[in-house]
Amino acid sequence: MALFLSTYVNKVDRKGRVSVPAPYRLELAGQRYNGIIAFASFDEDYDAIEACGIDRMDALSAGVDEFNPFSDKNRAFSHALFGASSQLGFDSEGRVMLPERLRSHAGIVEHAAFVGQGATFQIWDPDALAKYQETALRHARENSADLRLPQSQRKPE
Amino acid sequence: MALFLSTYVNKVDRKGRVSVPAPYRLELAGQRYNGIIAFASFDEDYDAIEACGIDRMDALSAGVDEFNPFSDKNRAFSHALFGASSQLGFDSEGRVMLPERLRSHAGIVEHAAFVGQGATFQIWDPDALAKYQETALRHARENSADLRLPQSQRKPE
DNA sequence: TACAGTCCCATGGTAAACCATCTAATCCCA
DNA sequence: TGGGATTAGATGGTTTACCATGGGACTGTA
Repeated sequence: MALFLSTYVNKVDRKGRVSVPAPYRLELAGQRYNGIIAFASFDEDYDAIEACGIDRMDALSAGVDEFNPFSDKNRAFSHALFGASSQLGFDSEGRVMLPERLRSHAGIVEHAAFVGQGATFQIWDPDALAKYQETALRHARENSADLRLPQSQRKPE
Repeated sequence: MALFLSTYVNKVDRKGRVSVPAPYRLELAGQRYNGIIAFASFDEDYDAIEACGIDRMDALSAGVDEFNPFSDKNRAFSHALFGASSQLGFDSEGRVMLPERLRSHAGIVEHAAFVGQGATFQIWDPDALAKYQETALRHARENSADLRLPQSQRKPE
């Protein structure tokens, strides 16, 4: 299982392309689909893009299917997860093209921040990320039982 | 097993033909039947078309049989599933012809939305889909905690 | 012969492949 | 230890191939 760490900020070009950080690409190497899966975050506290490799989606699919395949219990979830996701393939330089829908959801214009989340990663507008990290830190200080440190920032922009 | 992701809206032409999205065709490539299996959704909350590759029908058939092959319950189920399904073959461009019966069931006229559901996908009238999606996201947020990766795939903690 | 289904070919838009810099980190040797 | 050489990664632009779509021709059937 891949492990995504650290934060990287890359440029989004006129066509909506961004380089996926090389360390992430390395983690994804060898999976059956050469690219990433992206979808709008479910979290109501912020608007970011969630992303992972296809191996994780395979695992999630198996998790849903493990129940009776005709139970409608997971229908809504399948719609929100599988139906709303996008397959973004790497070009030969390791870039993906972020669909307009996802970019506007996350408020991404010129730069995209890739934030490691362990088994997955997120893609943020750098400004929105900075703002969120402030509140996350404050929240962590107020409630240490629910501690959640911000990821280390190798390349603050 | 194939994995169907994302949503694609394609046009239905005068003859009732629709292109199956290329990524879906890729997932289906190599199965013993070159096309898809489609049937009206069982779900009472909406009218959509359910679809998958023949591999999945094979697996379901095996699953039904493994149970009690002569139970009334399975007989009814088999009728509803296998009897009511249609095999839709690809033409040389990767299109299928949606039977009138299924189109009218789903209210499909000009456009058809292909919605990935993991191991299967659905075909919707885009307007009906948009309406359903409003509630789907809310339900997904409420229930996302219920979803678990299968035991074998879970990240060691 | 009328109609529906299938096959085949043409087309235009778009996304993927390709190539050409540019930048920054690393290495090597003085 | 410093500076040029080297290299990997990021970025920009052009070309190409794919894919959705439309329509005509062919075929079997009622």
